[in-house]
Amino acid sequence: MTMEHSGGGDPDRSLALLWRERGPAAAAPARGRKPTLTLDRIVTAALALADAEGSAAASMHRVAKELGSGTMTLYTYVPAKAELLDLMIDEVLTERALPAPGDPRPDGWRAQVRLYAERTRAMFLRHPWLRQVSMVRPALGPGVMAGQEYLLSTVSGLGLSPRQVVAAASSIDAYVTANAASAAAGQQLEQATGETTDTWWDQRTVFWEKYFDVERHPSIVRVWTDGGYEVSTAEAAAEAYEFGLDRLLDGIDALIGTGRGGGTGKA
Amino acid sequence: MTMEHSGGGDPDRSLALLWRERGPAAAAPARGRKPTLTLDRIVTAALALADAEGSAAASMHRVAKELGSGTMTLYTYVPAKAELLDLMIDEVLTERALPAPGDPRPDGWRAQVRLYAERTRAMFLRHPWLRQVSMVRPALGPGVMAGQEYLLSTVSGLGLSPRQVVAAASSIDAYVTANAASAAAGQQLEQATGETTDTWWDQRTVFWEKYFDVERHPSIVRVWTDGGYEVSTAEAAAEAYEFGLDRLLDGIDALIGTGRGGGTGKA
DNA sequence: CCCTTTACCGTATGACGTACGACAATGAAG
DNA sequence: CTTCATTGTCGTACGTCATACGGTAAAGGG
Repeated sequence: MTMEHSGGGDPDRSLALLWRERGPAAAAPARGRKPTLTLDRIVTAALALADAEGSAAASMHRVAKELGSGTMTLYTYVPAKAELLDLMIDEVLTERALPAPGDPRPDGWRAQVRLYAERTRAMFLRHPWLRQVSMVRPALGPGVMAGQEYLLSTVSGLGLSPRQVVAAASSIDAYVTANAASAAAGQQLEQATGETTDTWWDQRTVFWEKYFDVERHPSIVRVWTDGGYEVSTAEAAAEAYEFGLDRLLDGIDALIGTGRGGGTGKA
Repeated sequence: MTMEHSGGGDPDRSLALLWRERGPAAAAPARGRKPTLTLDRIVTAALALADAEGSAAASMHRVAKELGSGTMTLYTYVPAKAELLDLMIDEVLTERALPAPGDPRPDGWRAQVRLYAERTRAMFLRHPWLRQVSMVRPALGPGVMAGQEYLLSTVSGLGLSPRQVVAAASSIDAYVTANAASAAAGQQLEQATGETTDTWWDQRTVFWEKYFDVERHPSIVRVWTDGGYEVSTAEAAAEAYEFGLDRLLDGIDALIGTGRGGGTGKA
């Protein structure tokens, strides 16, 4: 299960870290001992640990050990673990390298949305620990903003009302993120436990024999006998993801074609 | 962030707990000391703690204390914390009380899907700690099976291919669950931090003044000035959820009307 | 050289899950 | 009624975590 991390700290301090103190107030202090570490080195080390062994591995102890310094030294650079996590998240969000306003991008809004989806999915698969962190009230760093900017730009100018634009971006993001997180979880479990999801199912044949009640689950039986489960779990998940994304975008397309129906168009 | 819990233990033992040892092998032992607790009392106590204070509160220490027994006593009833969590999850899944095969249900598949969505959403809001637990490789208990059965039944018989039925159910579930989890997270954060998401944003006005780059984020600026953000965060989230669900179901409707297009129809 | 400023980090605290093993209760067997 | 295998209870111990506190080391200005 999940431990909380977000929302607590001083907003000014957090923002200064996320944006690496752009602006005038950045000058290094003239007196005092020189720092041996940098914020970037800490974030990089934490990312490496989390990527390799899951988010639990990115503990303050272990990150410090990796850098050859004492645990408490990290607290000179970062107010708490929560802020380090925010920095890690924003770092990988930025890594998606989504097209910025002037940059070339695919033709057509659907292709543009799919680029967002693919990059986001790849991000989750590269950094499976992402699925373990909460994204509500996200740290307002460069990566978050770049993602929002790009996604909003793909669904703007389609004839949707402003509030529909926000709703479309938000629901697409929810769908894409949920599926990416699920794929990442599957991959992470296969690596951690050393067994694929298919062999996991194989080990549970007892369930079908001993506990599954055919009478109470006619639809499951039906779909099973009709061949609905004939592909591997991973394939089925990918198929379901593509299917849902297509349907969601179809639905938006239909709404555009109609000339803006719906109840969210009143703003 | 999230700690792992699932997939490790002995499948036989876990299933026996989830289904409360239906079948012949259930008889109480003839010799030995009598148990003072029951599995149900433990699950209930853990649920009460998690509901009230979040999933972290449902520690073995605290659950045992609540029941007036020693921590290690719990391990007589449950092999590990992971299994207790599985039991908690399946319990609240069952609480949705979705219509079973013979039961009355709304007319029309869309209304039936919406019932699933509403019950699931209510479940997450009643038990916000759910968002912190992983649902991949779920414990195969009664609640999981009842949910799958109902959702599959709503999208069966619409003319979709078996694999499309699975894909539709899976993508609807992903969408609904993601949004329910997000709503639960918002509610949980408001309760835990004592500030609404709107006042959270208010405290971050510094961000817009000091860090937000208007040049790099024209779409965000546009949507903002066009009034796309004029509702409260909670309202916007609810609106986005409804919008996306409508579009997803519209997309499925369109596919049905067409007479089964798409690439997932080949099975 | 001193002294203020800054960075480093050892130790301690109170949480967590759970392995281990001593102990207590129970009822069948003698 | 006693014995004893069986089963349930739970105190202690270990290694983990984040981080508060306070002492110490380095660096530059005066």
